[in-house]
Amino acid sequence: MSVPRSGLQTDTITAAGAALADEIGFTELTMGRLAERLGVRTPSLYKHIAGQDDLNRRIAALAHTEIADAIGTATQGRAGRDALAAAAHALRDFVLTHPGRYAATLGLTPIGPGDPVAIAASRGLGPFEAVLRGYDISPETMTHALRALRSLFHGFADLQATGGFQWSTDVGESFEWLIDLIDQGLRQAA
Amino acid sequence: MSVPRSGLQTDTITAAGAALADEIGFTELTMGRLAERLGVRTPSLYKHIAGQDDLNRRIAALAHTEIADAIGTATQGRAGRDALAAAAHALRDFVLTHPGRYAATLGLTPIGPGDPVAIAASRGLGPFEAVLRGYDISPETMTHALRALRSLFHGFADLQATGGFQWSTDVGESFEWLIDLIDQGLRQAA
DNA sequence: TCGCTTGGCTAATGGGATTAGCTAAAAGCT
DNA sequence: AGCTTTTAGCTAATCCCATTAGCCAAGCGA
Repeated sequence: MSVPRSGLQTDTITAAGAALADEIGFTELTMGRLAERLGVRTPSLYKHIAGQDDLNRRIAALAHTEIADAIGTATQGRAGRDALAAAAHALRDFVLTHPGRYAATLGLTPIGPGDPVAIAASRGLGPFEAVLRGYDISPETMTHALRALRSLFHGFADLQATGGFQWSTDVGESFEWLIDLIDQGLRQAA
Repeated sequence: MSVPRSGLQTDTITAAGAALADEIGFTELTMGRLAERLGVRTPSLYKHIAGQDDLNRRIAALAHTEIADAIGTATQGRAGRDALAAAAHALRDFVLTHPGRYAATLGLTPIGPGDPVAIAASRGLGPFEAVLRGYDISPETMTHALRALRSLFHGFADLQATGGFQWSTDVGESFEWLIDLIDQGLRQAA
């Protein structure tokens, strides 16, 4: 029986999985559907990835890297409130454009220090640190500020993604308001 | 064949499901395991709840109500930064004590206006509004402030749950710092 | 006591993840 | 080119889970 190779690669599969998750929702992403999308039978995927959990983690790591890149690019050459706003908008745009891969980053317990997810996530803090450098944050409070930024941004992104639309007032306006709130808070902290 | 009644009720099942989710993790909560916990066969659950999604929503609604109660109680008689800190701590304690039912509240798309989840969630905003009343927030910015608070709490809960332990600096300290940040931001906004 | 409703149960279906084992396609070597 | 080895597809089979159908006793009210 002739079975032509389709040239699958781990990265190809991860990318396709991320794209599919964006289309149909992360919870709907299934090994079977992904295989179908790739024109291949389900078990074939196991030659390249260890299983569903492995796939999810790879997508999450990919998303973390992409988010870091997006924020890094957006904040280039900016400082202070400008950089803060640019970072916030970049993250929000990413969540709106790629809801599936963003969802993959939520609720994952990092396994160990070598976990690609943990590594990608910590690398993702770099751009945040760059933003904070525009405020006079003392080194010992830098960690706190980093965590605060991460918490607020992700909290709002999540709000935007899941239930934001249930209120009438424009979410974008609230977003700007939140940016100001953080900006003022950071100024005080400096 | 004799089959004694076990006296199951929708509320009993919901409560047991929430408790089990706290123990083994929300994603591990399964109809089968819940049935086993209740000493009953899986299909029997369907006489009281419509299915897994229904169960999840009931647990989420329960969690929302409990969170609102906890924050309401904690902020009784407090105002300003005091109330803010009390609310934040109450939520954090809840997330730490009941990780499973908290996870149930995440990533749920409210179905319609009559959705119990949506109702419980919006009722949950009451205590937040009470906290904000301690700051001089103008009525038109109240919505923004509410969303900001929600984002903040959400984001921090996520931080606490997922990646908190991967950094060395004490998370509790960062928590206090974050509360100060918001407090100062809200003061400025007033 | 007699029936009717109800809440257990077993059996069956369908779908998803995953593993075992087969075979042909590539790739490498002489 | 021909031979060998590795690799990447495939089919078949297993297991677990959610859900539905249909049976039957428990308990309640007349």
